Order: sequence, then C-alpha cells, then structure tokens
Amino acid sequence: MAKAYIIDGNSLLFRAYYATAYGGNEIMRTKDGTPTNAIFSFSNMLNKVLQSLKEGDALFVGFDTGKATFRHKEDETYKANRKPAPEDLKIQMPIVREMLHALDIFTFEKEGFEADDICGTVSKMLGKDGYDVIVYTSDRDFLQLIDKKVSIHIIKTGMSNIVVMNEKTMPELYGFQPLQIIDYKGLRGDSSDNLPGIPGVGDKTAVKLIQDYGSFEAIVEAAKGMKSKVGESIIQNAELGRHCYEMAKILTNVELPFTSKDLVYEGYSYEKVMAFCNKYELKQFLNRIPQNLRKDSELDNVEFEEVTKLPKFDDVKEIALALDIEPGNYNDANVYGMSILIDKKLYYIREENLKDNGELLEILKNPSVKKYCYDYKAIKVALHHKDIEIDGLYFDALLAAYLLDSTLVNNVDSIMHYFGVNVSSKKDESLSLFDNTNPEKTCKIAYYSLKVANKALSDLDVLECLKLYQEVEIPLASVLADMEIEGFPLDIEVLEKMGENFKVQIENIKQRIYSMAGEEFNIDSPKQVGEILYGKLGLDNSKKNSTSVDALKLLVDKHPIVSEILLYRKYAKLLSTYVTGLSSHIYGDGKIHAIFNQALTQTGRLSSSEPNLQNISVRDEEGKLIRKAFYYKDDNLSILSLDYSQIELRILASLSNCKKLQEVFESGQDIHAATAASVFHVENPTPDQRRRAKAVNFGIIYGISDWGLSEQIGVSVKEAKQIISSFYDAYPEIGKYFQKITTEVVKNGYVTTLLGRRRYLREVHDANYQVREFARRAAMNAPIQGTAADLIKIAMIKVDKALKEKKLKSKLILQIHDELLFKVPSEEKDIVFNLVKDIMEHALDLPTKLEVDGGFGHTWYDAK
DNA sequence: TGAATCACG
DNA sequence: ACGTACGTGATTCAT
Repeated sequence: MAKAYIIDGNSLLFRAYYATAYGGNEIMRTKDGTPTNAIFSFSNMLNKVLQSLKEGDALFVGFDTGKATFRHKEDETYKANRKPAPEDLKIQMPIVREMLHALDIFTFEKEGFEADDICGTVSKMLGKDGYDVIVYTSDRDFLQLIDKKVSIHIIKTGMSNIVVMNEKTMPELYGFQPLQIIDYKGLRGDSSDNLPGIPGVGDKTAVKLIQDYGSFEAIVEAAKGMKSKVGESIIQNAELGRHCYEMAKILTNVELPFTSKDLVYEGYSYEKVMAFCNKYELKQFLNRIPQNLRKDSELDNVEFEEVTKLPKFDDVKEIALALDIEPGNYNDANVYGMSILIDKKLYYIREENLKDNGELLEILKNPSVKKYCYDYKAIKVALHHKDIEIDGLYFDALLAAYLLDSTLVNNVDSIMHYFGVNVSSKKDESLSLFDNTNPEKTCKIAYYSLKVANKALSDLDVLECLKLYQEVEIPLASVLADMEIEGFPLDIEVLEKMGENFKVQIENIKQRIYSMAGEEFNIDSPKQVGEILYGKLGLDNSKKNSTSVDALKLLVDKHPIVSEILLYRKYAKLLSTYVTGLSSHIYGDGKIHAIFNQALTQTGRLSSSEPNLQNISVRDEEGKLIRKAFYYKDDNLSILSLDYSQIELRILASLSNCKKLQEVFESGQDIHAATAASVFHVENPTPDQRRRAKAVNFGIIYGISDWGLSEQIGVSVKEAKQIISSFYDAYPEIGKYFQKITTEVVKNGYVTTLLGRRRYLREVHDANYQVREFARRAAMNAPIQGTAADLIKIAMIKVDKALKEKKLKSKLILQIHDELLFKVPSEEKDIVFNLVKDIMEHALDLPTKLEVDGGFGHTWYDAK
C-alpha cells in the first residue's frame, strides 16, 4: 500500500529553528548574513522523510499563512499570548517554501486556516483514497486525526526522537480515544493557544472524567449531579469549556484545489535543488538526499561514445578533457582512460588506445588549442608519465573555484557541485572491485568543465579576480607541473647513514630516560610523558600539563630527564619524518616528486605534500644535516637557493604605504635594529632590544596582542602594550592600515590581497569572542601573507618564461614561500643567478625595495 | 578520526 | 573580563 507523508510545515520549522538557536550561539548564516539554521535543520528532518519515500508515495507540506484565521475571528485573544517569532526565523519562512519548491514538493496554505486544518483535511483525504498516512508534527492537537489509516509522528527533538502515535498506541498512552483529545482540550484548554479551559480541572481529573463519561457534553450533563468543587466549576464554566472544545477541533473539510493524485511525489530536478543549495550555501544537502528520487529524465543527459580511435576533426579550437585515473597520488596512479569533448561530442578512449590517436596527441600538445578541465596540473603530470605532452590550459575548474572561494574543499564532486552541476555516475563506485574504470564520470567531468567555464569566468570578473586567474594561477599550473615532473634528487644512502646515527642516539637516550624515570614507558605518548613528569616526578610548569617544547623548556633546570626527553623527541622526529618518511617518497629515478597544492591554503600560498618539502629542518644544526642528502650526483649541477629578505614586512610597508618603513628598507638598514631604536627610543639598541623588536615585527604581521607579545619576549603585559603602542607611533601608517582592514572585513566579510585574491572571514561576526578575534587577526595577516604569495607566484612564472626563452637548462625545483630553488649547470651559474635575482626583485612594482639573497651549493645544505 | 607534537615560512 | 600571535603537513597515540 502506498504511503502518504504529511508535514506540518510551521511546526517543524519552529522546531528546526530552536534546535540550533539557543544559549546565545551564533546561528548559521550565508556570507551575506541571511540566517539559514532553520533551513538547514529542516532539510535534515525532511531528508529523513525522503529516505523512506518509495515510488508512488505522496508527500505534502502544509503551512499557516501567518494571517488571522477563523479561530481569531471567533476569539480575538486566540494565541494572543504568543511571543512573535524572532526576526531570524521569520526571514527563513519563505526560504523553506523555496526549498520545498526546488524539490518539487507540494505545499499548500490558505488564508483563514491554520496548517492544522490544511494537514487535517489532506490527511483524511489521503486516508480515504487508500494511503497509509503519516503526519509529522510536534503539536499534540493532531492526535485527534488518528484513525485506522492515519498515524501521527510527534517530533520531540530532531528526527531521531519521534513518538509514533496510532490507533493502538495513542489510547494506551493517553487513556482515551483520539477524538477525545478535543473533549480533553475542552476541559484543559491549551495555554500555548491562550485557551484557559475549565478552572480547577487538572490533567488527572480530565482523563478520569473522559474515561467515565466519554464526551465533554456528557461531562457537563453529569456535573449537575456532582457535589464537588470540580462539578461546580464545570457547570459555571461550561460555555468557556465549550468554546475551548470548538477551538481545539481541527477542520477536515477545508476546500482544496487539488486531489490525492496531485500529491504523489514525482522526484526532483538535480539542477533546481543545486541552484537552491548554492544560493543558501547548503553544501551538504544535495549530497545527502536520495539519488533515486531524481527525475529519471536528467540522469542520462551526458551522452558519450567509447572509441578506440577518434574521427577526424578540422580546425579544432578548444577541447575539454578529463583523465580516468586511480584515486590517490597521481605520480604512480594507474591511468585507465581519457575523456575528450571535441566539437560538441564526448568520447572516451582507453589508455592503451591513446597512443594510436596521433591527431589527438597533436591537439593535446598544441598550445593554441584551448584546454578546459579540472586540475590541469594532475592531468599534465599523469600524462607525462605516459609520455604524452599537453599544453594550452585555458580553463581549470579547480583553480577557478579556489579563487572564487578558497574555503571550498578540493575534490571534483564538491567543486562541480559548487558550480551547480553533478558529475557522479550511476555506477556504484564502491562496487568497482574488478573494473576500476569510470568512463561515465570521467566524461561528465570533461563535459561540465566546459559547460561551467563561462559562468565561472564571469564570476571571477565580478570578484575582480579574473586577471589573477588568467595571468597568475593558470600559467602557474604549468610551472608547478614542470617542477613536480623535474623533482628533487635525494640520496637514500646518505639519508640512511644519518638514520643509523639517529637510531643509536635514540636508543641511548631512551635508556637514560627510563633509568631516570625508574620505569619504562612510551616516550612517544604525550599522555605518558605527562604522567611521569607531572605525576611521578612532581614537576610543575603552570602550563596545564602540556609536554610541548615551550612547556618543557621551562623545566630543564628542574630535572635532568626534561632535556633528555627534548633530545629524544628531536631525534625521533628526524628519524620518523625526515629519514623514514622522506625515503618512502623516493621514486625509481632517485628523486622526490612532491605535489604542490595550488588550491588549498586560505591565503594563496602553495603547500607541499607527499612529501612536504617546505618543512625540511634548517633551524636546528643536526636537523639541517638532512639537507646534505639533497644533491645532484652529476658534479656539473648545483643547487641555487634565492630568498626574499623580510618579504612580509616589505609587503606591509607597501600595503600601508608606510614611509618610514620604506626608507629603512631603501637604505638597507637592519629592520629589527631600526624598530628597536624607534620603540625603545635609543640610538644604538642592545642585542636584547633588537631581539625583542624582532618579535614585535613578527607579531605585527600576525595581528599581535599585548599578552601574546609579553609571552613571546618575557616582559609584562603592560610593557608589551607600551612597546606595541610605540611601534604604531614609529610607523603611524601601519596603525591606520590595520584600522582600514578591520573596518573592511567587518563590512564585507572578506579581505583581499594586492592582486585581488579574496579570503572570506565571516567569523568576524561570530558571537564567540575567541572565534571573532581569531578572524580579526587572520584578516590582518591574510593580505600580507597573500600578497607575498602573489608576488612569488608571479616571479616563478616570469623566471620559468625567461629560462625557456633563453634556452637555459636550469630548472625551478622548489618553492618555500619566500624562497626558490633551482637546478643549475655550472656554465649557467652567473647568468641564472643574476637573471633570477632581478626577476624576483622586480616581479611587482611596489613602493618598497625588495631584496633577494642566496647562493649556490653542491647540496641543499650548502646552498646559501 | 582528532589531538598533540614539531618541522617549515 | 574575555584568552591570545598567521599559514601549512607528517607522525604518533588513543578513541
């Protein structure tokens, strides 16, 4: 038997709103501040219903119109005690209807009636037409609708806490029949509707009376014979009770402009729901609603043909493409095939047939054929492993999405979802035990990469990021691909020799620690270390039992075990992360091929993974030895390292247009000494003053606080405050600049870099002080860190271009935020050093002088 | 899977 | 009176 699901829309929306808005917590909002918490919560409840929906089932949501009803006309005090709904909830009332309509779910409301009456009438209609009806509400008045076809699901909190009421369970729980709930309300009234009922009749009495006499009128009749106070009250207040009785009746005969068969749910259109989800930034909803409820017609809209050889094409100007590739690191992943959208037709070619398509290979490497795709860098690197060249990137959906909103998660499903399309295939990917290929999904990715391009590019234009996209991120993708392909040599033998040494050290230290502790324990476990230090040995550092370096440093004089633990940690880290860890990433060519993530950080920086080459030890002398394992066995090749000096402070001097700071850099003074002289009002600062000024300079970039600085340099909070204030006196434009940034982020909800890269920081409006302050500091830092990232990206593109144009063999191999590493043949040393230094120093036209230092080395260790 | 720790800019 | 530097990735333990 088909089922019918009826939802009391108003009741559920209220529940949804209050489920997430309590205790002063900031509720969910879109970027422009529209509240969406109730929508989100409602969608979760709705989803539960959708999960159980089967073909032929009916689905209906009834609403109040919000205007006066016949009950108000009868009793002007009806619901008069209700507090008006909060503004944030009112805003969401039309949005929930919008959501339901996006899902093509039937909703109805009628002036003069409440959702109760609409739902009551609809449920009886559906029951009469043979449906098993389930009504979702949190209003117990609905219990009167129960009959052999209608059951009521009372929602307490969310959809997990539901009480099922039907013909059997309701009388068991209440002690009377469903319709008698009206008689009960005649006696008891309903305080939430401002209906008083009969004074002196409590719950127990009411139930008893109903059980004894059956109906309200019978009770009034019987009251005449009662000699009790209750009897008197019933007689005196019979009219009032009758009124409450009438008001509690839910109508089941409202005139409706539709019939049961109009309510049969026929599925949703993916794109319509997607548009809704995008509008209100509900990222997960679409992924969670059942796919089987999608209208069949749209599932097959991407048609493709699997071929071994492409037909001939004339004058190809653009293609879209995607690789069918094993998930995970694309450096050693299997490539199963490729999809190509060419001349409006989609093809899928298996990997083994690619090489037979000479014309395709020409198109791929032809830079004037525009390529549309998702994650071009991955495609370029993976194709390189198959000896296939590609050039001519025009549109990369991943990079476009990254500039549009850096908070997006970068996997193809969610990025395409962001653009309002769906690339998931009908094939169940978990079933691909024997056949890992997925031609359908691959083809959809290619198809939609082209389809979303125009909209994405115009969105980038609106955000004033188009230039950054076309002139920085797009060309950079190829530069990074070349870096990844080039790789960085790492001598595993040198590494392992160091590893042996570390192992011996670790073993010795371990034994010393055990004997000092008087027992063996796992030194890798912070919990156990804490128990030994703060428990057994009774040490105390007032740092709430942290065992981090900062905490342990305070204890080194208290017990000899502390410095041994620090030493153990150091060697354990070197061994696990930098010997064992790095070794596992050496490929057959003796090189590391790290992945440079271009669409990940919130500020615009790159990140490096598998392995991370941007955090190889350098500060610790023994750790730095790891760098000796990075070198070219060919003695003709050396490593050139060039890094920007004080790049972030120079960027800050530029962004704030701080004259004095610019002069310090122009004249080549020691910046920390200069700051020290200014904040401590001395001509020749002492080394300690310089050290403290250095901390101030760094702190400023991170959105300093007086407490943070005091902690960092070991002075009182009051002194730190004084120092910060002196800093702003010395460099007044910087204070004004940060003021401007703060105003901007509060007003817009985002900040931008010099080139227009955006970082959204909606948390500046969070109710939680900590979250808000965090966002404010991030807002101060993001334009600085991000502009530095923009700068070095431009430098990389220009350097790459110059090296190619001059036909030099030198190659860019690594970027570490403010530093570039190159492989340079001996004969190119002079020209490359000067060329790169010049390009880096003039990559952007800034009001502050930029300075680049560095040098050559046989190993990375020596390159300085 | 998240917390704690530590490596880098 | 709040609790505190910004941005990453890898390893290990513990649930």
